[in-house]
Amino acid sequence: MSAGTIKLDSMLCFAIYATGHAFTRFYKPRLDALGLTYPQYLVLIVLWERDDITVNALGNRLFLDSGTITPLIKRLEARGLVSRKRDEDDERQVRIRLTPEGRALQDKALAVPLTIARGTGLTREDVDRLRAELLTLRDRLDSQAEGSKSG
Amino acid sequence: MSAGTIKLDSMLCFAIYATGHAFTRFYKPRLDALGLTYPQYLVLIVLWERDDITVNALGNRLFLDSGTITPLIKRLEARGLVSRKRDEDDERQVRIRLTPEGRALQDKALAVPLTIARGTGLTREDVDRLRAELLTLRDRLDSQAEGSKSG
DNA sequence: CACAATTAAATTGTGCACAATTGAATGTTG
DNA sequence: CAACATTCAATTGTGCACAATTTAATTGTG
Repeated sequence: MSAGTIKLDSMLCFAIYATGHAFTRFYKPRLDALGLTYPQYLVLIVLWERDDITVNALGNRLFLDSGTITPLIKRLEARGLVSRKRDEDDERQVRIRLTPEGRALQDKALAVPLTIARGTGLTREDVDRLRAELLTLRDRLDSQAEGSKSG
Repeated sequence: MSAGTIKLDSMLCFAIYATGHAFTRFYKPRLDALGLTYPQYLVLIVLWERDDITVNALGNRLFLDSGTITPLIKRLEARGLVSRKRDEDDERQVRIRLTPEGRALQDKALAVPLTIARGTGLTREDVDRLRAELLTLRDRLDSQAEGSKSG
């Protein structure tokens, strides 16, 4: 096994790391056409599913913190795709809402997942199985990371 | 299927993206003990496998370009783990070599993959199968990205 | 050999990603 | 209700990741 050396080619984490980058590169020309980065695209998908949510809710859905979300949202705001407003009942929170332009962009985005799905060369079943395995792994890693902050 | 809306929970790319981040977070306390980031750890693994290689060779192995590799290597150099030297036969190339300190760090790093493997909760067989599927996917995405630069 | 094309690394600029801190608003407890 | 604790978003600082450009060295061609 890994007695003596650490082998890059046997590491699952590197396969995930490299495939993630390959996905981002594959998305790039499609998202460039919408003027979006991949993380910006993810944020809009969340808002298309449920509009008017807080920075925190957005972060929980995407596993990102305010240090990542806040500047990203400001860029989407500068593009006129979303608006930010303090919650009137709890002024610590900032609610993010789609503008008409942000909502309209959904139509142009609908073609993207079809292109991506074709690009993977996988069947719907393979995608679903692979995705389920990865999410199980993600949850297991995250739950253990919580517990061993000082280990 | 995805007629009407794009569903985050059905997206394979997001599962990969989020699992990659979970992996990085899970690695963090282990790599902090070695004073390394995850990409720095990957670079050292490549050098432990084969010392004295060019920036280009390192980038090809890790699917990264000089814009990422160069500053990363300079940080490893500042820590005294690697050295950089122009190739005498081809002065365009820079060869990266481990210092004795860089080589010595391998011993301390050997425990890391064991901890990670345990953390995934997967069998060796599951890891191998999952890894193989992801690498196939990565290659398919990368080969198509090449061909559709202008599409 | 001169000169255009190519290659390699470094540089510049933008955008994540996250730890740590800050500051304001809200909750909690005595 | 006053002091303390918690929560939320924003900010600061470091380190990738990559497109585009720059600089220098090498290769290819006439």
